[in-house]
Amino acid sequence: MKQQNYTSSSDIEPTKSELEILQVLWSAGPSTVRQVNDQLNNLRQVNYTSTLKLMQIMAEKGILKRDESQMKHIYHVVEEEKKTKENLLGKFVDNLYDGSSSKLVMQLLGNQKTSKEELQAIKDMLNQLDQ
Amino acid sequence: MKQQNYTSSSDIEPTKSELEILQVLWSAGPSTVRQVNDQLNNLRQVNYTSTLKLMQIMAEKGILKRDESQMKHIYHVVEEEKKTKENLLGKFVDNLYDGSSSKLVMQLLGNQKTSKEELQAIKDMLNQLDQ
DNA sequence: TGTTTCGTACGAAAAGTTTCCTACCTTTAG
DNA sequence: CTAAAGGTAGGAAACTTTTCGTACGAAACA
Repeated sequence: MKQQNYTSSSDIEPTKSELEILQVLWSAGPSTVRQVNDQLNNLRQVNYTSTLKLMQIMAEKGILKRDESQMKHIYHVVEEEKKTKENLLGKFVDNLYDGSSSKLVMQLLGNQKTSKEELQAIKDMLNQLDQ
Repeated sequence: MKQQNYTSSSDIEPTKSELEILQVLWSAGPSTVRQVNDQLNNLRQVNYTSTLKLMQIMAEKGILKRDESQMKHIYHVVEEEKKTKENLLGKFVDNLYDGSSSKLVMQLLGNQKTSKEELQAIKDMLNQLDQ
């Protein structure tokens, strides 16, 4: 088995399914397997025990922790959302854009999918930073 | 087998190893398996036939095409680099930032890893867009 | 109380990805 | 001409990830 027992969040590379679960937990907060599974089933059909297994594995890896004091265990994410996303974003930039944020932003902006509102929001942010 | 035969590049989700190969080909242009494998071996040890197999699979999937007129087949990437990266970036934004580019940029800028030079480059870009 | 429902645990099957062994053909060097 | 080097093809092994069947205990309820 892998059993990484991550010491640093920067080592965490959630798989696709793990990311799905993280997203549910980020949005809903600490939850039972049942709750997470219900959310997942809004998107696609997943068997309860599949979700259970995954969450157990994630707990083993140290991505999640759980409160076992009740029969219905409550799982929560160990690293904060921001930090994990920063790590993922960092890797993404390193991987695809040679570590250059501006290259990434350039592509983002050159993309018609970025709306005027998004653009304005970004400009406002930059002005904020100037002060 | 999967054998997806992607009709649209937006369906392409290269695996980690596949992405490595794409990156070599993007940077070096059309290449033989030997050339790609040599590049990969600058980073990590990979057996020649492993690279061959992967590139064959990628050709089957339609990610690569190859010129078989010579004994040493020449492989090239079907979709252009920009398009593929746009797709990957788009999915990344959708996935992690709820489709909001500005959320992503905010995180990028709030990150100490983004240098002054990067920031300036981004500002220049935005000014460009205004004109 | 008995039975149905809901929970966890565990292991194995299934699916996806990566690696490499083996076979065999072509080209190159001696 | 022969041997060595280098190429492709294909399949199986190894590994990772995902899914689910089964067992079994606790809680809810009729």
